[in-house]
Amino acid sequence: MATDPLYTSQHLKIYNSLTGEKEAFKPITEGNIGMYVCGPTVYSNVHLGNCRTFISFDLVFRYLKHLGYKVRYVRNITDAGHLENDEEVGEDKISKKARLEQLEPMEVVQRYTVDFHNILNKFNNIPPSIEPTATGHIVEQIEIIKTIIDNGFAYISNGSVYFDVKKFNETNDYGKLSGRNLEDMIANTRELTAQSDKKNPQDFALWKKAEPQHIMRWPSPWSDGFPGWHLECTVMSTKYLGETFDIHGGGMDLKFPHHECEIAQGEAACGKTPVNYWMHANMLTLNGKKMSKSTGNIISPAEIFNGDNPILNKAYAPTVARFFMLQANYRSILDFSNDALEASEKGFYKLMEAINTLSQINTGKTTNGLDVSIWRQECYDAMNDDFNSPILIAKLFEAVKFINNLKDNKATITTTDFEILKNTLHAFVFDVLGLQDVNATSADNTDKLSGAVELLIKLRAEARVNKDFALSDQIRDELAAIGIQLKDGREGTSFTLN
RNA sequence: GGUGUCGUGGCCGAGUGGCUAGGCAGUGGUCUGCAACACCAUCUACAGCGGUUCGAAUCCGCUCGACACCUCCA
Repeated sequence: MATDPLYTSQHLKIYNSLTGEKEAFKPITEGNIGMYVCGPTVYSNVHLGNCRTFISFDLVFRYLKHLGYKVRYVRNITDAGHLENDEEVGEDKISKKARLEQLEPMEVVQRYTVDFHNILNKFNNIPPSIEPTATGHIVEQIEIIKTIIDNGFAYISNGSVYFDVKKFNETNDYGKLSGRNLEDMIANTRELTAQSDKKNPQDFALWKKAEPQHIMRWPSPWSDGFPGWHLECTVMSTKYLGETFDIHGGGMDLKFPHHECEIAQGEAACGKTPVNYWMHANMLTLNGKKMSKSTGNIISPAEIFNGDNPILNKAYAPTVARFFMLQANYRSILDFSNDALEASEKGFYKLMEAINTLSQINTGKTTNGLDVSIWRQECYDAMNDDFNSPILIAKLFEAVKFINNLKDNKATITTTDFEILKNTLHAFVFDVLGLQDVNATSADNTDKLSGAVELLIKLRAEARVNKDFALSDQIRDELAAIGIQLKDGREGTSFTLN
């Protein structure tokens, strides 16, 4: 991707969840960016809400790369340590699924990791640079626990190791990301009914001793057991990005306690804050409520692609769903509905149609109708303002209108401006937004199909000349019935596939 | 109960003090054998009440409502 110094990073602003403000982005090492995003726990199929988060950060990844940065994007796979709850009886999500389906835990992991990759691939997400797993980093997790114990911020209790939040808060600030105050949290704690190995309910596990029936277990200095959920992200981000790195992303629902604990672990282990810019993607809702596996308020990507859900009245291409999500800011809650998706679909095809129309545009001596240089700058301004894709898309539709006017000879454009327009449009639509032209099907079949349809168009044209409208309408209607729409224009008839 | 976010036109969704967001739908028009498609033009708005200001959707206060986190979740 071409980088133009006029548009680079010096103008990029990122909303930092830690400070609550949009800040000018400055990477630790000029030209390079380390970005970590919390990935999924692979114990079931991803739902559309999960996908939104990863599409949001795919947009970030793509735009940073477009600006010319070398980005190392790390996104983990949680394949152990994520408990059903934080009580003593909590069961590992993977283990539970394995038990219920009578599978090896790693069969569960494999099945849903593959599903996760397939779905994100359909959404045209670019794979991360590194995709590490929790089980692949047990050794490193044990090492960092030792360090945290040595630094005095963790204690051993009955074979498990817990992070001492109260102790940590004496020298550091536990709650600075989520805006919480430890005293308030302690004051609001309900009386624990079950006996606990923890000193305080706010303490969280770094290492858990495995119950006898627990099948996922590793030896450690403290017990045969498994690492705490929060720890894997600290370990893997530190290992691959350093003790302090540029961007940490994840879903809004991970802000507390997960990300708060990551900060505490990082500071306790390394003595420095782990992340400069915290980014949180907001939730996708269904019927006004957060999509969530536990409540069953979900729609799956597969249902979007095949239309097999009562709330949908048809199937939608993955790229249409992606476009729908990008029409909202990543920090806003987005409510899913068939109507909203359908509206986006129409807009999406209008955008694609205009891009295809570019090949029919004639250039001239002047440009009239749109100041292309200013327009391009506005596209960058939108993305530089904390990845504001809705504004960018609004700008793209300005270009759509301009292109349609050019086609109708109501506007003019010079060759130079045309190149800028075309290149900018392609860069933002395909490289940055990651959209795909679904009508651009495989070349071979397209040729054969268009040959056949062109023949029918020719026969229909002859029928129309002979005023045999019964035949011409029959050709038109029966093609429409199988999803081929004829379009009568001034210069003849063309067709599109639906 | 604690903490936080939000409430924009028929729908989705930007926008943080004065200047057209955008998409979809609607309406009018162009095109057409009739249509469809497409294109052009265009209407409807800032939850309520009060305050600050020359001026507020935008700042402040109150009221009502919604959501999120506090317990697993992207």
